[in-house]
Amino acid sequence: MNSKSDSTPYNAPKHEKKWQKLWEDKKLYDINLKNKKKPYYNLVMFPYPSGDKLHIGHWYNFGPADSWGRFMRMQGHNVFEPMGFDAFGLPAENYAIKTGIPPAASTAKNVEYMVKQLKALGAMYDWSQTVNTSAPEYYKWTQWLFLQMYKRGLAYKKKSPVNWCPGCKTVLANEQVHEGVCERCKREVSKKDLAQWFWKITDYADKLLDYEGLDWPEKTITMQKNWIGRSEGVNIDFPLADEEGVLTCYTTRPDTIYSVTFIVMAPEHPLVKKFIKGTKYAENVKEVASKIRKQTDIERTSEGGKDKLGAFLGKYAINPVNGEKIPVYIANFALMYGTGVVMADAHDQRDFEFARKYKIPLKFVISEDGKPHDPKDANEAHVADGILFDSEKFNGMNNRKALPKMADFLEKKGMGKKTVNFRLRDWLISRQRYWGAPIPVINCEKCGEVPVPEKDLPVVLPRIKDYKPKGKAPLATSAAFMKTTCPKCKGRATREPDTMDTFVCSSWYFLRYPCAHLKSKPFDKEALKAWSPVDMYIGGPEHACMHLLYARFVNKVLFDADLIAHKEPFKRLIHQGMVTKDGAKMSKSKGNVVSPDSFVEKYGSDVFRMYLMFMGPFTQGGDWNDKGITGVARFVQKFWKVVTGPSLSRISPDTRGLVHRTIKKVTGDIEAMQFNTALAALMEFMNAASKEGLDEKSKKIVVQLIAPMAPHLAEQLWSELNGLKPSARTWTSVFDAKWPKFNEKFTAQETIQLVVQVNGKVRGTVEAASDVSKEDALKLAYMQENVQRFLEDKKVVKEIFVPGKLVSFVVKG
RNA sequence: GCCGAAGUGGCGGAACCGGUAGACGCGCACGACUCAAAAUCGUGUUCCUGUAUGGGAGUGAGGGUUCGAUUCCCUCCUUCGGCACCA
Repeated sequence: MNSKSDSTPYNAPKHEKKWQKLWEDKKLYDINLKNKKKPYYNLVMFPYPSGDKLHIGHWYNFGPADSWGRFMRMQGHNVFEPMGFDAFGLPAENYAIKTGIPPAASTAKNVEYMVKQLKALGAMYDWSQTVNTSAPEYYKWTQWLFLQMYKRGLAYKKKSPVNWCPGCKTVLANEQVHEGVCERCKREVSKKDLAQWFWKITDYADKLLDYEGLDWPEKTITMQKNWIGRSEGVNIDFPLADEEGVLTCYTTRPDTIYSVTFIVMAPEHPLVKKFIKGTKYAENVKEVASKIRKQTDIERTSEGGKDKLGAFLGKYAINPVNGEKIPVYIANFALMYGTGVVMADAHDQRDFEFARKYKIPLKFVISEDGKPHDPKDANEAHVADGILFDSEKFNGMNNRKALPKMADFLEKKGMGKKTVNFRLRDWLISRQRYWGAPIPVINCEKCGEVPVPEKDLPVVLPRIKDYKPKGKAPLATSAAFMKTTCPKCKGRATREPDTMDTFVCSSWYFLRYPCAHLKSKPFDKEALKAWSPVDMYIGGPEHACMHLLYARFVNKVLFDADLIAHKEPFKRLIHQGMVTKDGAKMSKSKGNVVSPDSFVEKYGSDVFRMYLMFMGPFTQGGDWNDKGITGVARFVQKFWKVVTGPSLSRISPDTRGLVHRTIKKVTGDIEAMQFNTALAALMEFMNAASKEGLDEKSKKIVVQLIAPMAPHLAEQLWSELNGLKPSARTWTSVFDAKWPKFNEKFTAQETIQLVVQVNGKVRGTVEAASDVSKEDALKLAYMQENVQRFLEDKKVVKEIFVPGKLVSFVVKG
């Protein structure tokens, strides 16, 4: 039994600060990148240095991610765990507009504070290899990346609409537009065409659909696949009725071709202007088109959303299969996807609603039984599959079966061409904003668009006074920045004033971490071989379709350019859940951002991160409250008391069994990232150990087991158990000790409880040897008094025995 | 609208591959220690019924498969996340 020793309680803040300093002084986590023995690259998505500083959401993410890294280190891996800052972006710029404080200054201040917070977390970050995307030595290489894209024809300029506030005379981000009005001046936001830079991610659509060898959540892969949106269809040519020319419609449903009674076009389609020029339809079409342009894509296309909106263009086309003359409209639900022209019929709900609104005739060609029916009395589209009618030689066929045959038929007749389309659009990378990496392009009066030579990088982001975008990028107002000479002809030229999307900065940072010390190149192919791809990547699921797709795209381009040797950036991916406050996402505007600082100060980092882990499964997230934190604090004190208390010379077989079962459970749970149940197992263990007591050996084991989750506590106890001060020459870290192994011989229980059921209901339990035979188990079960009561006057028709689990009787009568 | 995820005690959650639902923790109740409080320790804690052995109900709702369903299938409801200039 444990004597009632008056051991002093564990003073977390004191010990934590001590160990953080010692780890730093000993450079325990600055790993040797040239050591290629079992390299393991453990990465979390880097934070944005916002004025909110690190909130508990970051801790929820970074704590377990670090525990994972420490666990892998204790498995004998050389774990590289870097940390940095995704420092460019809109909030710093908005803050500058409001306060006049330059983004560089506010960002530097936030970074400084957040580094302090991150150090208080006590993670094993290798600060010798850090990254700040807003530093010239980093964005120099972001600009270099742009040049690589440009060189390969993957960067191009095109006119594209932006959100435009006529009140503020500025370009707005989507998040600055609420319900169609500017969040600042509340005036209605319109669209404005500007020349913008794009990266041709669509060239990689097919390659991006290959997920071979990736250990990613299935739902993330599905989300990306849907985002890329590969669809097989047919481009069908509809000749114009009274003039030369064709309208090419993209459809995935050629089986409905005989029901097509009109055509709708995206209002943005270049032919629209030509069609209405000088006609009596022009005025109405223009008016409707401008209304549509104010709607978002979601409003335009959603079935339950806004009303269908459109206008007749005064043109007719010919349905190639039956020669019918059909009208052409613009419609809000037609987007510039595919060809921007859509054949419309009674088998699509949107088309149907549109036709009813504009009194366009409709006809059905599919019914349940193949009997013709008329849409006259229908009040919705017939979207279900069925049997075709009024479709000439396809009559009587199931429409899904007919679909490929009709595609072949159209192609053979020269009316159409089978086509693959992607929903994925090219990546718009230019921003009319200040706080980003300038696009390294020069516009020369003579030579036109000229990329900045690599040797002239970086194109330094200058300090300016006015950060407000005014239709042009803020940099355009800086004469000193804009004025330059053309690298080709040495004549007068101006710089490109747009900056790059911050997603460009974050699309390659994982390549920079292991190479952050290199001055003359962004990364080194040979050096990266040991550190690529990233072994474990942890971050929020909201990045599924953007950051994670962009990073894969960039990685694949660099691979094709033979600049790196790996096809995919992230081998394994895990998404942490989201932490909410009172059910709402934490945000400054809601004023519900919870800071970890006071909790860390009071309870220590170990308790705080363990509490966040104990909340529930890492991938699930949850609503924040601090009610249960005392439970974890109590557990830490109990852990301390038991391990620093007197040691037994030997433990009982029961305790030994418990030790081995706990090793098994904790190891398996951490491997599965189930930190909550790993902690529960350790709590259970301590509840027993505080009664029974432990010997030196089992104390060391349990200290190792908790080490990934409570690094400071474990390091302190490890040091005490070994009787070595950190100053001692023979001192070693618990994180360099080998992870304990369990022995199956000891984990097995000798006797088990068998459940006895009658007709599926539990009627008793019996104690039996764990390897009990069916006969013996049945015998024991029949002997149970309560079981007998339920078997009386009944006939047992079936006896079921599940080894190690239960006996079940099925009775009748 | 489209895509994705989730619904279990007063609360956070646990339950391997279909086999005792509620581990672990919070909270609460009672008790021990104390002049007292805090801390700590012990006992109990899904609901109904019963002194108790026991019995009945129960994992968002309804149905199905099965000796047996939180787990598998179908229908529905609710909540949350993403939707391309927030990162």
